[in-house]
Amino acid sequence: MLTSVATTRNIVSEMKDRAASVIHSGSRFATSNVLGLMGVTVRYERGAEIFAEEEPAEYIYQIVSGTARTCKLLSNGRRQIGAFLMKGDYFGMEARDTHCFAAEAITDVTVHMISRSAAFAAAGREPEVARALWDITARNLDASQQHSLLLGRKTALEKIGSFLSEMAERQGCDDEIDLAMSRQDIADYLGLTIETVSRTMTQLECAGTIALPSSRHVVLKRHIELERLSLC
Amino acid sequence: MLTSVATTRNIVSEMKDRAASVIHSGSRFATSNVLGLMGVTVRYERGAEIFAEEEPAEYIYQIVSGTARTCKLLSNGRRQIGAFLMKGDYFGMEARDTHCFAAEAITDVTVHMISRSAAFAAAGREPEVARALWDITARNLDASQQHSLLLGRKTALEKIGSFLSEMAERQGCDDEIDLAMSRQDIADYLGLTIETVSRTMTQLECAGTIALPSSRHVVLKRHIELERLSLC
DNA sequence: CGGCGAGTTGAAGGACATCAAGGGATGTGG
DNA sequence: CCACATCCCTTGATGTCCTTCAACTCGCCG
Repeated sequence: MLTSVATTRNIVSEMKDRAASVIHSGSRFATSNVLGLMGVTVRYERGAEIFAEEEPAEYIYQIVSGTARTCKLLSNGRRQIGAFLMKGDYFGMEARDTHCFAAEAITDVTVHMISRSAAFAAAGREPEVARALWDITARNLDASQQHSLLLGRKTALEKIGSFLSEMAERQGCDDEIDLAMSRQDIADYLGLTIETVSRTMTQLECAGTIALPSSRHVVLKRHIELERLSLC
Repeated sequence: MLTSVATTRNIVSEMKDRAASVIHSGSRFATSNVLGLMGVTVRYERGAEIFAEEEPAEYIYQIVSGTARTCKLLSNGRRQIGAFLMKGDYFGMEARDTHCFAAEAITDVTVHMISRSAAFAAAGREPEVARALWDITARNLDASQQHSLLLGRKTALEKIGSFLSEMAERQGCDDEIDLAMSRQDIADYLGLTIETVSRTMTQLECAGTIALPSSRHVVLKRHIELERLSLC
């Protein structure tokens, strides 16, 4: 496939400027896993910027391993994290030609990069691919709207409750979760300050709803209590 | 087109339960305006529910005229409006089989209804339709993420400034806007209370940034000042 | 040990919410 | 035409949740 070769060369040359390295270059479409095997696999170090706000949107990404975040900045340093990206999550699909948020690696991250043009070309040929692209975007939209409800109308306690429930569900874990992100990341995700996040976590611990053996490790002791807080 | 006939019959029977009436039933795809002429045209009265949260998502909608809102509810009556829908806007495209928010007519509203299955079938046949579907969804995603930034990290003054700028832009109007929505709608869109919306508007009027000849009619006197408030 | 970044905790302040009352437009009936 | 009701909006007084500012703790690493 011609575009794939050219694409790979572009990525490799770009990688010099970044804390990233090409791991594997696929050359075949897999219609079963639809977008899974297109493009190349790339690794970013913890803290690295995967792409910047306003950067041309040339690729679509899927997380293979690790955790990343999408974020937007406002003047005087205010930041809003739009989503935490974990294994299997797609991101970087923009309606316009430039990214309208930045993506950064929270931990070391491995991603599949698929060139936008190749993805659209494939979508034009194979309805399944087109449907998959749409489906991914629609799911991201769902998540974003759900998040708007949290940001606009939930209290700090409900926000933390919702966040912990979400993380538990996404880690497929019954009652223990490891947080890859800092308190600042959580605060910027929930529209709170780092101090309020900390205080609210402590409050939940005192109430016996959770335990905090360490700041990044949370034990959910009363899962039902969290569900009640999440409302929805 | 078989599905169109069946679809129309379904819609007509459903309309009995609602404050809506079928106006026109299209029977041909228009690949130029892509989704524009598929499906039927329906009218909803001011205040009518176009679809409810959790209702099966059978149709995709486009506003022909009037203004609508999408909203989600939380316990104790808290409400978040996800978007105001105006001429040309598409809504109701869900990743799942049920709507994850409700849609309601703010003014009398005319919409195109396109059956989901017909839209997807068309997308399978015509890449342009698939691309248009994706594009619409991606734009909605962009808007939703932009809105998250507002909800999570802007002050009341910035929220109102952003809101007025957005409305001015969407009405394609230089310096005067008519608000179809109530203060309560604005409050639920911006994550504020009705009182704060009112006070902030007054504050902007006192500062000479806007004029309020009536509560629903706003004159933007210093457009630049609003842009400054919107930040971004 | 000492320094640093991340997280926690306390005290004080502020932005927005809540509670309460009043104004202004529109409609209805006498 | 006015009385009256209703709805939407505005304004004021008070309250509170979250932020801000500041100090301290903990774990980690040279």
